[in-house]
Amino acid sequence: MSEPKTTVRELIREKYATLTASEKKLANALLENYPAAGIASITVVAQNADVSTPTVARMVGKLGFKGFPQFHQSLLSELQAKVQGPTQRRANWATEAPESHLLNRFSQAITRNLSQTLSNVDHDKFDKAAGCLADTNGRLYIVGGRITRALAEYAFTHFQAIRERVTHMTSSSATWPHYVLDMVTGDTLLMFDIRRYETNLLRLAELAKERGVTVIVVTDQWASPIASIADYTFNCWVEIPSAWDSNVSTMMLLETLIAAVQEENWPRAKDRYERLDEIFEAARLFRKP
Amino acid sequence: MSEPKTTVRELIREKYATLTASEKKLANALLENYPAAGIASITVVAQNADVSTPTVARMVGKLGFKGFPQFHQSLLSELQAKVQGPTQRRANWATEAPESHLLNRFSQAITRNLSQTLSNVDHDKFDKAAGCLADTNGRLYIVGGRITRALAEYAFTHFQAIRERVTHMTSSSATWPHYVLDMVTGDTLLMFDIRRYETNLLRLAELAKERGVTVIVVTDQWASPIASIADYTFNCWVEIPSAWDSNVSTMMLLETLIAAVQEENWPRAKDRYERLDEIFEAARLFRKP
DNA sequence: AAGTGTGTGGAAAGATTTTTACAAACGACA
DNA sequence: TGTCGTTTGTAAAAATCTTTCCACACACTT
Repeated sequence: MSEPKTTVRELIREKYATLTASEKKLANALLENYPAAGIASITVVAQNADVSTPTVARMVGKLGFKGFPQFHQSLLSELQAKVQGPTQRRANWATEAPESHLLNRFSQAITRNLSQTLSNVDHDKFDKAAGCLADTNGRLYIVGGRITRALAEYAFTHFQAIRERVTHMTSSSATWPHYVLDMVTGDTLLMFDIRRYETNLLRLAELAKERGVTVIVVTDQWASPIASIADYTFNCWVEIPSAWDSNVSTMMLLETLIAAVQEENWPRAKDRYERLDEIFEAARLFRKP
Repeated sequence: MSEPKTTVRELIREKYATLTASEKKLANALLENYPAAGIASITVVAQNADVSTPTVARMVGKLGFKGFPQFHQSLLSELQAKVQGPTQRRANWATEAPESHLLNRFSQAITRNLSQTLSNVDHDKFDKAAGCLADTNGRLYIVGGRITRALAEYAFTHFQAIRERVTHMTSSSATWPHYVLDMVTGDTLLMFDIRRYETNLLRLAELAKERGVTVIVVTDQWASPIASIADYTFNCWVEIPSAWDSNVSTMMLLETLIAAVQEENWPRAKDRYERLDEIFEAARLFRKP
């Protein structure tokens, strides 16, 4: 161990695997609201986590404490140390790692990116774009670039779960003409294009536009050339202290779009989800030895 | 809260004049080491101030508390409030959209997830895991589940750009045995397993472990069963107001891991990046009209 | 389908903390 | 110097919190 004194949090994480079901429930409640959830009497702690008093006592024992009071005391001194030490800064946000640790540098950059991205989303356009993505009268085509292919795939997996008529255009541009051939007015094309922008994608957007397809592009803060011809553009802040770009904010925007679409036609989406689950379940049982 | 705003400290100052001699002694001891001196059982507090227990009880009563426990509680909440002070700084985060708009509900949930995830990363384990991922003496295998396949792919794309000997195990488990066959001690297996956990992945982890492979698993806050046999586990908070789980925090953790690996062997990674760029550039020119 | 083992919570026993009761100590004033 | 009011601490009672014990429930095995 690098540090002589481990925090209760670390202790919980360390022993987490050895905990039983309701002990895990308690552990989660504790971590979720740390350390507040732990600094009360054992009865209250138990009640808040919705487990029994003995469960708390047992887990505390497993964690290596002599009894609940000792655990309680430990939590208290942690809390106090936090207040007194200069560690007060961002204690809750960041890890206990040193300020200069990569984790902290990253969390800072990513917070910034998310914040910038969010405050640059026009919620009116967002709603309209979600409407297009939800419209099953037309087909929904999804495509990404070299790096963003993973995002496109993620989008495809989810959209496929909540609506019909979704197509993932593989990143091999050789196959694109086949898809373009069938595009008609009323269809929607969701594109991901982060720098370095790909010429292929621009061509594809042009072709789609010629056929009356609604083009939605998710790009970075500098905007892909596609933005100038797209119907809806979303800019995501992607800079991080690294040689490449972050896609956390892109992911967030994508997930929010998916959620919006899901909400738009809920009963249908729900029905699909349930049937999908059934099928997966069936496949699983099928395989069981 | 019966005491709406005032801190215990202010309360003591306010009533100081009305206190008796030994009560003043206690008050001084309290202020001298605030709030630590107050956060203990009444007996301990009394001993530290060198007064009797009833004196403490009486003073606490004069201060307006119903009993010592209430006083105790009050000090505790003060302490806690101090620790989680700057958590409310989400104000400048959201868009101008109405509070109830999906965008805001989402940004809230995601902030929470990121914060929880970060504060639960053990930076020591993080560094060690990054070390394994960077070690090119062994092969690096990457695999994901149904939903997390996209993340695995994203990981693959990036790791491939910064180091040699990376394999993406396709999500079709039929092909896995071929990969397992070649696994040896010193190899690393990076797995993504978010609920619903997949039995296949657990089996794969077991097989890999038997062959001495280091297993790193990125899972959710409830921990995949793989966590109990994995060498390194990272928990990502994934709950959002939706029928499915968010992978924004997972993405963040992944990107941070990638960055750590990149930093670990920079000159080599840089070289690979440059050569990769050259090749992509060449391919682009090739196609240019 | 019965048996074994583990996990869980109810409730009583045990320990600790808090409150109360009371008497000794101190100082003020006649 | 004696009496009174106030303050203070000791010790017992009361309240509360913690631990232990045990029976039940559930899962997994034979």
